[in-house]
Amino acid sequence: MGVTRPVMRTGRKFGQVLEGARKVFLAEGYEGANVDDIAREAGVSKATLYSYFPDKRLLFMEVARSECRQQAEATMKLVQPDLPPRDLLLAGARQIVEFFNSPMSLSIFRMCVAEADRFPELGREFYRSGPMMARNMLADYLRCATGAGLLNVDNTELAAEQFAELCKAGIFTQRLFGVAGELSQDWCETVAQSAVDMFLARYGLPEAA
Amino acid sequence: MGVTRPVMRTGRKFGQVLEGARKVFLAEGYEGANVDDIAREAGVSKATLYSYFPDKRLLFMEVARSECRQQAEATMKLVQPDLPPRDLLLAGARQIVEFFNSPMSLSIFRMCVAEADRFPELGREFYRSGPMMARNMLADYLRCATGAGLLNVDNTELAAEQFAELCKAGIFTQRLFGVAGELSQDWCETVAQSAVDMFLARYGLPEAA
DNA sequence: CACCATCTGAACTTGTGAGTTTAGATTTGT
DNA sequence: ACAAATCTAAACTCACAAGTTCAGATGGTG
Repeated sequence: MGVTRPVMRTGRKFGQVLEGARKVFLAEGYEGANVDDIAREAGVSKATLYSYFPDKRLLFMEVARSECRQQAEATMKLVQPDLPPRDLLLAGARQIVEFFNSPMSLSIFRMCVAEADRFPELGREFYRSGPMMARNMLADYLRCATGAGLLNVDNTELAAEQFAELCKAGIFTQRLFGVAGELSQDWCETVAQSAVDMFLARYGLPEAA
Repeated sequence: MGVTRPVMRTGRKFGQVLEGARKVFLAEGYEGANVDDIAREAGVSKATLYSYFPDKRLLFMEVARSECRQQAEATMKLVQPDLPPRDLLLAGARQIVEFFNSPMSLSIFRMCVAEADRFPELGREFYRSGPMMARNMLADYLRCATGAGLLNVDNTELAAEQFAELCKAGIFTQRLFGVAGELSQDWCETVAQSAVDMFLARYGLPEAA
């Protein structure tokens, strides 16, 4: 019972396999990636690859997982909880904007969407360790800031989601459908700034008072 | 020159094929759908199917196209340009929210994302006839309303995107990753209302004046 | 009725890619 | 140096799905 992770072997070439898989998956997508290519890219025999990961799906999930962990850790460092709300929100906005502008992040995102149908666990896990974690962190902050009289947010969960969505304006959809390549730093800054402006117009305190 | 659509045959069973394809694609995704299943579902022989559509990809694109057209037409009817901004925006918000809550719309959306990598034309076409068209309609309205002194929007394109994104808060991501099933009417209404509230807090006129 | 296009069904080709196997090479710990 | 664990290379199986082919059925039209 509770064999959540059946004791993953951890021989010498484990890292190589994961790294090769990351590259190929990111370049080709899940269906598009082929296992022979991954093995070649990893500089490893197919047999070795399969000795670590019983199948392609689990290999992919491990890649997604590790990518999420990395992203989450990077975000943690950006938090300076004693900044004034406007500055803190702006830092958060920049982080989110950058995420959806980065080809690699976007690629992972796309794949998880694509495979969420057939591998529900994948969808759930990605959501939990990605968007949901970010939302919770933000919602926590909003609650504190409201308690401290710095903001005026009633429904913190919803507000957190609204903020995250605002940061996608003019970026996310275009990137997702491959209509736009990577966007200029200027544009990203505009989007982040506008998101904060709108958010504070609604949930900020009347500054004139 | 300009053979944009190479004279698609239009025999008796054309509609059946399209309808069968729609069902199977929506249920199984692009890669997951198999052509034999589509033919069976359509009540048509494979040979007939291939006499209409030279390959699976084009068949899928036709399905996506027709689905977009339908959605666009439905939206047109919702527009009552002489309503006060708050009411008009609310109607728009409800439409958008409903879109991302509907399993079928979402499924098409997901597939276009998934295949945008390998079939760039598909991504572009979906974007243009879906999100972009909606954004342009909204941006046009915002420009008019600002001109008429009803709103105060500087960058209408960006504002339109922001509005659309706001309508996804608490819905889109959860649905996309299959974390939530169809959401309650109450919740949808809350989201739509909050989107309008925030949008007007930023771009509305000071109502107290 | 006879002609035409359209449709059928089922077998067929062809390509691809996941996962397995095996005999032997290489590495690591002792 | 010896043994156990790990890795390799390449060939192989197997399943599945896209697209083709063709002899014959069907059905509307003048």
